[in-house]
Amino acid sequence: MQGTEYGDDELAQAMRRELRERLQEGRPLRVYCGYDPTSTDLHLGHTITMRKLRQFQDLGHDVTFLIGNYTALVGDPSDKNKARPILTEEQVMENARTYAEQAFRVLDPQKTRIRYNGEWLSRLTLVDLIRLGQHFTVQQFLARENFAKRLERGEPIFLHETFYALMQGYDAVALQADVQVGGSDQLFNIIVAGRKLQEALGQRPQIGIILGILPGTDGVQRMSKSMGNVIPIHTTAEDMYGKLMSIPDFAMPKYFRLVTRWSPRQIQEIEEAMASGRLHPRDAKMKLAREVTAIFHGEEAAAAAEEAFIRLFQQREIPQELEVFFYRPGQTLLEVLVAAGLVASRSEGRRLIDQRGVRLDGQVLERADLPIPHEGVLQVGKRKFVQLKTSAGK
RNA sequence: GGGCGGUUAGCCAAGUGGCCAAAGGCGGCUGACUGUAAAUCAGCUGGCGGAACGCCUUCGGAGGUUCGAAUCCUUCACCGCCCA
Repeated sequence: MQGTEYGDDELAQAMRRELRERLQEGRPLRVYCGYDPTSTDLHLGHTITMRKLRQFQDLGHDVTFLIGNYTALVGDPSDKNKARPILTEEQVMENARTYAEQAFRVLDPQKTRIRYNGEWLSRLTLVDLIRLGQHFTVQQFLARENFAKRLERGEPIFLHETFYALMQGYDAVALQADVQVGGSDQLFNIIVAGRKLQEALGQRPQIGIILGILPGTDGVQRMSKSMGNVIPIHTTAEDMYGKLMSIPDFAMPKYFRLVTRWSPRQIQEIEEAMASGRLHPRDAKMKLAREVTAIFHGEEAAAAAEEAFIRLFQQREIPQELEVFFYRPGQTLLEVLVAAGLVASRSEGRRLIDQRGVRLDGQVLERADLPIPHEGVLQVGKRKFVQLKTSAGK
């Protein structure tokens, strides 16, 4: 149960007890977690629940990766204090396409069922929806923190947002779930909506496995694309390693628990070593970055990413492999910056040059309007490098 | 349905006829410092022109008044509050 977060002990104990009881039945449990395809890329935050599913899978349980193509149409109000923009069905399906593929970096493809909740949600009639709604009061919704806050601030709460919990609850019914895995923002949807509906419809209520929320690269806000603080799964080993190294030190404990394969004991050792000064926080973070990168790219690529990182940031050297950009002799610095995609606009390029952020072979270039003096390595800011070659000899 | 208030740059938010490309904050970027960060300090943060400076586009949409509009008027759209 590492990384779980129930917010109140009694619930945690009740869930633990129920899970134990059900495991004693000796059959594979039906376990699922839903993912709303609201964007195209999965990130590390998504993988927390996936790894939990994987554990169930490895223990022989029956795991369903549920793609919330219908719930995505509504948008989960849980993780927002704002209403979500409504996606079209086309957008949703487009996003869904890449989800499963990315998920299989964590899950065992052989043992995973993939379902779409549109399979059953699209068949509900208005009458069905009314009956589902009869099990809940408006007060229950208004008591939720995120709605309560919006109410207080005078921000809109749209009626359809309340459907979300009903829809997700009905997923549990449709799947006859024994266990649902989710982040702590899903507490209401899983424990209140899901269990209540299952009981109302004659099923045994599911057990909720509620996991902690991973902060993004800023260390504070939950990782989400709209916050711009994500570490995507679908990226290079170097990028992943670098992004992991950029998290603030104080966020490390959460990362240890939520996204590594380490045991509680290993984590404890690392934290004690850090606290006593035997382990430098930087080195702890490097272990973390290496571990997480290895999960997605393998040990070898992770080691290479680490080397590249050391070269680039600790020794301030240029990376070994560079993209090559061919320039015409006489092309000005500014033109090359724009053409090579190193800056978004000419104005931005000028600013960077004025701020002494552009170097050629380590020499600061101060004039935007002069031609590139010679071939070499062009560095823009701290991280962007391009090998410049003249196209004359090409 | 009625009354009132609102819609400003990536986000929040000031601005109620010219000094507004638009205060301030957040975020982002650059530099310094470092342990990759974080924190701190300095600068930058619509676009285009070599540049002090100039030009072009922007303040929900459209139209109008005015020498001049984010600011005034008309209208449309959307949101909130109160009343029904």
